[in-house]
Amino acid sequence: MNFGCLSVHNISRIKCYETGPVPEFSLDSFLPYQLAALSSRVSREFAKTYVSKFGITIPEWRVIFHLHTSGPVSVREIFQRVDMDKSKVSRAASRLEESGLISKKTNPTDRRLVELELTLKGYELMSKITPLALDFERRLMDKLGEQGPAFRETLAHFLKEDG
Amino acid sequence: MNFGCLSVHNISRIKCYETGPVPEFSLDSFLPYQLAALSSRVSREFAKTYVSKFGITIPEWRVIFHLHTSGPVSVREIFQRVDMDKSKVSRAASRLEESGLISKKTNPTDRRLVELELTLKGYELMSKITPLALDFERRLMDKLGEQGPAFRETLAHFLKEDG
DNA sequence: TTGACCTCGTTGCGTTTGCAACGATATGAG
DNA sequence: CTCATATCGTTGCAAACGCAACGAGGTCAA
Repeated sequence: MNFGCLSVHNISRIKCYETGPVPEFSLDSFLPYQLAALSSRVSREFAKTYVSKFGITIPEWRVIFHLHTSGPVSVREIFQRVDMDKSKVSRAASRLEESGLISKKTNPTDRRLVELELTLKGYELMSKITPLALDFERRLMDKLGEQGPAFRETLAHFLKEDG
Repeated sequence: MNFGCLSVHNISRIKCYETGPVPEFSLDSFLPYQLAALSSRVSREFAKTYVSKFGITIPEWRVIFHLHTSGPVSVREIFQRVDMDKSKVSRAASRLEESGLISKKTNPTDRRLVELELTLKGYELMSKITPLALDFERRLMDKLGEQGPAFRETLAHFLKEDG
């Protein structure tokens, strides 16, 4: 189809230029690239608008969001699902505990596990942030337009498959 | 529709538990969350499988990929498109220059600009990585299934809109 | 019960990151 | 021209990060 500069056969810069500018096969069609750009943009935008004003970081937001939707869980459960390094989750949890937003206690049946749980203060914070988060998401969906639901569906399906 | 734990009306943990487990409104349906998880997973997977073995980092890969598809550009053009901090691009470029994969020269018409350009060595590296990248992407698309093209389309459209 | 082996969460450490500040260059008004 | 203002890329610095190693706890076979 469309080769141009990213063609497998492209060897030297001269050859690339000889084929002229590439109209459609640009950066924007390499999937990992697209995902990274969109994700970073969305996360940063969301953090800028809402999260910072509550004095929490992005990793901290992810942890309490997880706790809010799933109930009390272990550190492991979070970093596996969210794809954060476990030390990142651990440190975020420590900061959240210091702030009094979550509690940490050893799971009695398996004493290796640390059970994280939102405190009342944590829930109160979430009840302030949640409307903002939902509003942000809604505006994001609006931007996606009519393909939005399908897009989200594909995303969810993929994440479920991939484990 | 489906409220449960993420409901705007959710105030306390007790209330949350009273509604019971939430079957569908889980983490996996909050869009920024989904995007972050997928993007991080894809980037890391790609880096693990292919990039590391060529001795370059993810930011470096993004820079040379951009140069390969767009031709010589300034630092600014890269970090605006790819959503990396400009210092990140700057440092990646310095490392790439040290490795002899790109060249840096001052733009003569605007001496503030630094024009980055792949060297022959850089092009040779890209000609090795590109097939692997395309293969990785193809397998990713396969996983997405028949919604793949639509998904990619939505992504591209959104990125273009958002500037 | 012991010992080998596994998993969980934390921590130490070197590297990378993001932010702000900077020097150098460009632009435009007066 | 001069001065104020803006933009570009680099760099200093504190914070955050990822990785590996660790201690503590669990599992299971011998």
